[in-house]
Amino acid sequence: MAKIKRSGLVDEACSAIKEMLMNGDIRPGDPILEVSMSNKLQMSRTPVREALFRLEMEGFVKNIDGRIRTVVEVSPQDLREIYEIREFMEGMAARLLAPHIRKNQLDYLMKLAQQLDNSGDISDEEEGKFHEYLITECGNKRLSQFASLAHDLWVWISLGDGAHMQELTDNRKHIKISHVSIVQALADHDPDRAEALTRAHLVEAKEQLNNFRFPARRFNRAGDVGKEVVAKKNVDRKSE
Amino acid sequence: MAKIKRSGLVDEACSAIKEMLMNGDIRPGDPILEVSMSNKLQMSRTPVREALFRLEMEGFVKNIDGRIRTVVEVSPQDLREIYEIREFMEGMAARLLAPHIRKNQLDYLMKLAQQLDNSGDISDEEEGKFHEYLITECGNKRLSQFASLAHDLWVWISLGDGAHMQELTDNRKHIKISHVSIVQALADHDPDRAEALTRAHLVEAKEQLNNFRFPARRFNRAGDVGKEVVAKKNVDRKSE
DNA sequence: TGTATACATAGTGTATACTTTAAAATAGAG
DNA sequence: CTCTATTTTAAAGTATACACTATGTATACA
Repeated sequence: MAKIKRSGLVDEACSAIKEMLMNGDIRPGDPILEVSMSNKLQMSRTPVREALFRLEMEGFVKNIDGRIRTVVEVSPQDLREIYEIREFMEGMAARLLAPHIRKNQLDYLMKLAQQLDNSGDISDEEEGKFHEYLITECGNKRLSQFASLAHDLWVWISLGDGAHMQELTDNRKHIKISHVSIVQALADHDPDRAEALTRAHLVEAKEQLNNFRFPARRFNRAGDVGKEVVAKKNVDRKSE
Repeated sequence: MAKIKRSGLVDEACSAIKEMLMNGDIRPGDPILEVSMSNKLQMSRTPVREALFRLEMEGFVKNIDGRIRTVVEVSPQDLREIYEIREFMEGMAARLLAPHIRKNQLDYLMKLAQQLDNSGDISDEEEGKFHEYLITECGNKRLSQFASLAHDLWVWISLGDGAHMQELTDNRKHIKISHVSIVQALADHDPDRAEALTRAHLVEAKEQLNNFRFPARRFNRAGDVGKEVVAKKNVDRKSE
C-alpha cells in the first residue's frame, strides 16, 4: 500500500512558522535564525532551513544581506503590488471560468453571492470563499497556485492591522459592484464582463482601502532590529 | 568592502541544472537523483537538494510520488496554462506601465517595436526583449518575478521542439496587432488599450501556435523511464 | 504455479559535524 | 581619544553520516 508520508518535518516547520506569523509571535523585521527556530520546533536545522527557503520564495521571509533572514516588512508599495496581483489574477480566473462554468458551480457561487450582497455584515471568511472559489476552479493550476499564495500573503498582512481592516469591513456595503452581477456574467458565459466586473469589484475595494489610509508601516515595532538579534540569543522569551 | 558571495553552490547547481534542461541533456520524464546529480556537479547533496526544491517550485521538476524527482513532462494543458499566464501578465504589465511610462522608456520600446514590425525575419530574442521589457519595467516586482519565471518555462518548452517553433517564427508576420500600436497606446497613457492590445497580440500568437498543432508530447523519448533509471545508475558507476 | 512474506537495495529525509564568512569587539598605534 | 587592524564569534553554507521507507526480488508454502 502506498503510504505517502515522506518529508514530514519540513512541512511541519513551514506551517508552524506560518502560524507564528499569523499569530504575530514573530513580526515584520524580526530576525529568524535557523538554530533558535530549530530549537523552538524541536528539530534539526535541515528541515527548518528548507522551510525558510520556501517561505522566502513565498514572500514572507527575506534575506536582506544574504546573511540574516528576517520577516519581511510590508511597505505600502508591497501592499499595492499584492493587491494589484489579486485584481488581475481573480479577473483572469473569472475570464477563464466563464466559457466552461458548470451548473453546480454557478449554483454554489450564486448562493454565496446572494448571501454576501444581502448581508450587511460581511465576514472576511465568507468574502474570501467567493474569491477563492473562482481561483481554484478556473482550470489553470499555476494561476491557482500563485494566486492562493498572494491570497495567503494578503491575509497575513491584513492580520497586521485589525483596526484598519475593521473599518474596511464596515465599508464593504458601499461597494457598488455586487457579487451577484459577477455570477450573472459567468452564467451568461461572458468572459469580458466577468473579468471586468471582478476586477472592478476589487478596484473598488482597493479604493475603500485607500480612503482609510494605508499605514506607512503596518507593524510598528518598538525595538531595534540589531538589538533584538542579541536579545533573541540570550533569552528567547524576552520581547520588550 | 562587503563581498556578497554567500550561498554559492546552490545557485551554481541551479543554473547548471537549468542549463542541462536547456541543452536537452536531461529531458522531460528523466529521473533526477540527488546523489548522481551531486556527483556530476562535484558537490554534496545539500546544495543540489536545495536547487532541486527551487526548480520544483519553478515548475521544471516534479516529485510525482513524493519519492523520485523527474523533469516535468509538459502536457498541452501545461502549455495552455503557461501561455495564458503570459497573456495576462504581460497585459497587466502594459496596463501598469501606461500611466507612468517615461519618455526614454517609450523611445526604447518604439525603436524595438519598429524593428519587430518591419523586419520579416523576427528573432525570438528580439521579440522576447520587447515583452520582457514591459514586464521588468511595470513597477510590480512580484509580477516581474512570476512572469519572468513563466517566461523561462516558456523558453525551455520552446526549445523542446525546434521545428515547431520555426514554423511559428515564419508565421509571425501574419500577426495583425503590431508592436507599434501597443507602444502608441502606452504613449497615450491609455491603460485599457495598452492591456487589450498586448493581450490580443499574444492571443493571436497563440492561435498561430494552435494552427500548427501543439504536439501531444513535445519531447518524445525512445526509452522507458524505469529502464532509464537503471541505465543512469550504471553510467554513474562507470564514471566513478 | 501463484501468492505471500521476508530480506536486500536504493533513494530520500534528518541530524550533525565541519567550513567559511562577515560583523562585532577589542587592542594597538597615531 | 579616535581610527584602524586584528581577533573573536555567531550564523549560515557545506559535507557527510545515519535513519527510514518503499520497492523489487527471491524463496517458501499452498
